[in-house]
Order: sequence, then C-alpha cells, then structure tokens
Amino acid sequence: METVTENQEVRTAKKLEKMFGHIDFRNPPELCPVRDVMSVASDQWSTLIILWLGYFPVLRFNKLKKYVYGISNKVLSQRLKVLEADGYISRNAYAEVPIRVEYSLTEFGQSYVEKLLELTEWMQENSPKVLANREKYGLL
Amino acid sequence: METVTENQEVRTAKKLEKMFGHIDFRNPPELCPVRDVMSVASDQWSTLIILWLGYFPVLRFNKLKKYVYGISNKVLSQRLKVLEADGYISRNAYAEVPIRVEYSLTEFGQSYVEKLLELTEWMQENSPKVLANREKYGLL
DNA sequence: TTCATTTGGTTACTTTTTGTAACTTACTCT
DNA sequence: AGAGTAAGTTACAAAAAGTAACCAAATGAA
Repeated sequence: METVTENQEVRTAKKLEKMFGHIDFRNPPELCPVRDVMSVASDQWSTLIILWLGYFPVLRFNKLKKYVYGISNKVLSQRLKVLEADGYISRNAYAEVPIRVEYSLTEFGQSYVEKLLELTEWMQENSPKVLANREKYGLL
Repeated sequence: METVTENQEVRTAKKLEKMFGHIDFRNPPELCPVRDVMSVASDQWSTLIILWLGYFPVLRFNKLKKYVYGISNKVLSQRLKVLEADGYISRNAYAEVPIRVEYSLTEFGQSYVEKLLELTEWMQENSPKVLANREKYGLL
C-alpha cells in the first residue's frame, strides 16, 4: 500500500490553504458558511434535480418527479424551494387551469451544473472501481 | 429573468448524453449504480473527511473528529468504514497501547479529492452569492 | 347537474437515519 | 487500586425522509 508522496501532499495542501485560509472547515457552520451552502447543493436529491434541469431547459413539477426517479412529492417540493432560495433555480407559475409551474436553472445554476457535470463524469468513469472495491471488501 | 440560451442547453445536453447514454438517472439505483456511488462519496460528512485526509497525509480517529467539526463518533466510524469499503481510504491499526489507528487516502481517494477540491473551490468563490440570495428570498 | 380528471402541491403518519452521551477494552502510569 | 487513553460501540432521543391520502379550482363528460 503506497503512501501519499510528499509532492502530492504539498500540492493539495497549498490548494486547500489558498481556498480556506483561516476560516477552514474546523469551524462550526456559523463561521464556515461554505459547509452549509455545500451541503444543500451537493445533497443527493438536489444534484439530481439540478442535473435534469441542466439537461432540459424547463421542467414542470411532474416531469421532474418522473426524471428524478424515486423522489417523493414532499422532498421534491422541499428541495425546489431551497434551491430557489439559494438562487440555483427559478420557479414560474402560470394561472392556467390546471396550474402550470415551470422550473429552470438560473444563470448561477447553469454555472453550478457545469461543475457538477465534471464531478458526475468522474463518478461515471470510476464507479466500476468502487463497485469492485465493495465486492473485494465484502469477502473479508 | 434570462432563460437558458440554446447554445448552453445543447452543450450541456450533449455532455450528459455522452456520459449516461441509455443508462441515465431515470433508472432506479439498482440499474444506475452511479447514483449510489455518488451519494456515498458526496455525502456531507464523507466529503469533509476526504478533504481533511487530502490535507494531512495521515490522520488518527480523534484528530479526524477534531477537524471534521461537529461529527459524532458513531457517524465518523460509520463513514470511515464505508469509505474504506469503497476504496477511498485505508485503515491501518497498530497493536500499541492504547491502540493507534491511522487513516489515509488511497491513490484512488487522492484522485477523487482532486475533483472534490475543484467543486469546493467553486463553492468557496460562490457561497457569498448564495447567502445574498437567501437574504433576498427571506424578504419576500 | 353531478362526477371524474388534471396539476402542483400539502398533511398526517410511519420508518429510517442522525445525534447524544454513556460505556467498553486493555494496558500503562501514579 | 484507581485514573487515563485511543478507538470505537451501544442504547436511547430527535430529526429527516418515505408513504399515501387529501386539497383547490376549473374543465369535460354523462
């Protein structure tokens, strides 16, 4: 089992240093809002919602529910509210009957989905490794 | 309120198409393991653990608990087991008294932390916007 | 006229996941 | 003998998530 090389360690440490300075993750959430912001945006359901809104420019409640397989009305509606409050998505309701409500990414949400796609891409490439690791670990 | 431009939409859609093809997120988790793999790795506590292990090459249980502010023994121990099973971290126990257990990233974990750092960097840059959005939304 | 249908949710209730804090093991130091 | 230490575990309480029934308001069908 290889340990981390000095170079790798230093490189990563410098990056983290630059990013967090003195307000690092050791602080409680009140003093480290990044933690809170991140936990909303990278929540399992939120990421799926955002990915689907990156795929289709506009989606209505029931379409979202269909694409985000397995989500409940309750959680979908909660997450949409929070994501709207945080500025990732916008909600537009039209006074038709039955009512029509359209959700879409804001520009800010667009910029986030780009990042999220990179992470997802990594996941897509590497999930076979993870599954293989799980198998191996299961045998121990 | 700007809607998404055609270009942006098409670009993102192509990326998602390339990435997921027919086994997309509409499928239940059994058929879409990426969802499951991702929900483990991007869990709030897991990301903090991994970031800290990217910062320090080796950390013992109680140090991790100190850095990952607010985590409980129970959850820390659960997450460490899962992250080990998934291949991100390795656990080395030394039969001293009291026992010494060292956690560190595997090479695979190193490659993940790089991606995670990019996302975190985006969060660090953009969390002020999110906080501002929340304020604004709160007034409505 | 009465009844079923539609969308975008909400509500009450159950189950699962988290958090809290006390406890454990095994050896060493006072 | 009693206290301390590291790395957890365990029992119990609180919070979050899942389930499924319900709602409003108008439209179309019987």
